[in-house]
Amino acid sequence: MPTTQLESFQMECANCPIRHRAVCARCESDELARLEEMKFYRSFQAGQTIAWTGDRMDFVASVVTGIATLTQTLEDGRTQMVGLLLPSDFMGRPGRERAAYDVTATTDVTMCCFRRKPFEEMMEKTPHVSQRLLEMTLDELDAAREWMLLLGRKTAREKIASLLSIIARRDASLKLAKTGGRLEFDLPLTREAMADYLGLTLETVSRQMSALKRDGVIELASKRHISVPDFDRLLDETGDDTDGGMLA
Amino acid sequence: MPTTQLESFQMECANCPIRHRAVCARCESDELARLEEMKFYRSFQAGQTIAWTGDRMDFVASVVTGIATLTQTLEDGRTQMVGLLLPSDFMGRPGRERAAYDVTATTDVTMCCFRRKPFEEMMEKTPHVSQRLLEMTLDELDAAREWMLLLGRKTAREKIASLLSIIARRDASLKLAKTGGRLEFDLPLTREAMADYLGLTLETVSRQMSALKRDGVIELASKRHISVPDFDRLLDETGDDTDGGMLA
DNA sequence: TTGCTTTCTTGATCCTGGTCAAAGCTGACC
DNA sequence: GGTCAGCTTTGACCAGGATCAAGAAAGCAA
Repeated sequence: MPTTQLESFQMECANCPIRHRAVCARCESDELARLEEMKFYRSFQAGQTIAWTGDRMDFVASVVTGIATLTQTLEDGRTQMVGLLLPSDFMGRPGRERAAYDVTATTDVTMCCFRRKPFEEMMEKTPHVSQRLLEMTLDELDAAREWMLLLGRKTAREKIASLLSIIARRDASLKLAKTGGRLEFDLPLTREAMADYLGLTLETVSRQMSALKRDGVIELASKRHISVPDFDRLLDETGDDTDGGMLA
Repeated sequence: MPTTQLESFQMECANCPIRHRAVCARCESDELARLEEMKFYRSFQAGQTIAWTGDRMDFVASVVTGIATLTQTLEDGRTQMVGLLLPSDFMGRPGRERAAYDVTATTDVTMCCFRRKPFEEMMEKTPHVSQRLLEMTLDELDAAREWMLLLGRKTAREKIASLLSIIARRDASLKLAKTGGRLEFDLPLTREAMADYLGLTLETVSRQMSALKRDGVIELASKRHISVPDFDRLLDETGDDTDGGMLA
């Protein structure tokens, strides 16, 4: 009964992109069943390392709940975050045996996993999965390139504003679509993690957060709860082209 | 006659990844023939803009000769290079109508092009092409993330050393595989383009080039011709983990 | 040759963000 | 309650790279 499978799949793994973006819409139900059999869940606690650079990776996965980060490290220990995995994001690389980055859970994380080998075999047989993964990877590449612009050319204040607007947008995309108007959300990152993401020190992050608060761009109910009185005002601080919506 | 087609294809488009990495090895010859019919060439002069952000893109392409760059721009004109297209690199995004970046030829460039729509249709039918594109995109994503580490955490001197070693490696990969020993190559970028890539100003690039020369890490026959007496010495200056070769 | 343009180098000065240091908060555990 | 650890803020000072400004070098046309 494909219907039953679909329902349980949806319930258990509502955010899994493999389900709703790659499989259900376009593939036949026996492929869905195959995926369903392969799937298993893993949980990680906040702070726990999911994989170290160079570790053998026997599975690919998609984040169901929680937030994980990808980081790279220089010889002397300087670190740079290179990716943020939010619910529905995909992790792992078909065709690659070892992790290319350190993967760390910054909150408690649940992932929907598939063993790599059978997943790769399934990709061979069901072209829509690799087409969907291509789309997702291209999106990630775009995001990485936008981040390069941020790292290379933005000021500390612009970097903070950009990060806040990105988190706000992703966090609130379900709650309200409109820009403008008040917006509230929790910061899922420590000041240090923000610094690693932005290529700054945690002191600079803290100072710029205080500055944005002093200037009335944001309000801080607690250290991790942000309230944005005017979202457009925040966007003005990012340095981005504001009329860039037409590029899509 | 598939053989004849293959030969002409190789001759005219030796560096095209669509040919030797995605098609020939795994697909049937009628698909090769279909690709062959679709293909056409375009040339651009040094300095010419291939596409502006937001332009309609009716083709995808792969670089045959020359070098092109992808750049992004902030509201006030600050620019950051986000990609370097060398021979065999792929340009364009199946499924996307408009360019996401400014694409500029920095030297004279020849590209092997395919009209987007038929190319997309072919992707639907020949899964190996999208699988190969997925692999290539994942490689690009890795490169972008390595670049994020550079932009976020490296010093000016380390950035220059990294760029030189990357260009040297790609340029010389055919000539000599070994590290260590003397290495010569031409810089295909102006100081300004280097600065845009590294998130620096051109003055800083110039100063650091002079410093590396003064310290004997590189020699400058002319402003664009680099000679590296000891490649390992240059690698030491990049700040990267030197024993990172096992990650594959 | 001369003049003109583009690219590159070098110097002087400034300022953003890093570094070092101290102290304030907050929550957990006893 | 007290204590401790982790996270955050703030201050003082410093330095790496940006900015502003001249000029040098190289390429090119007349």
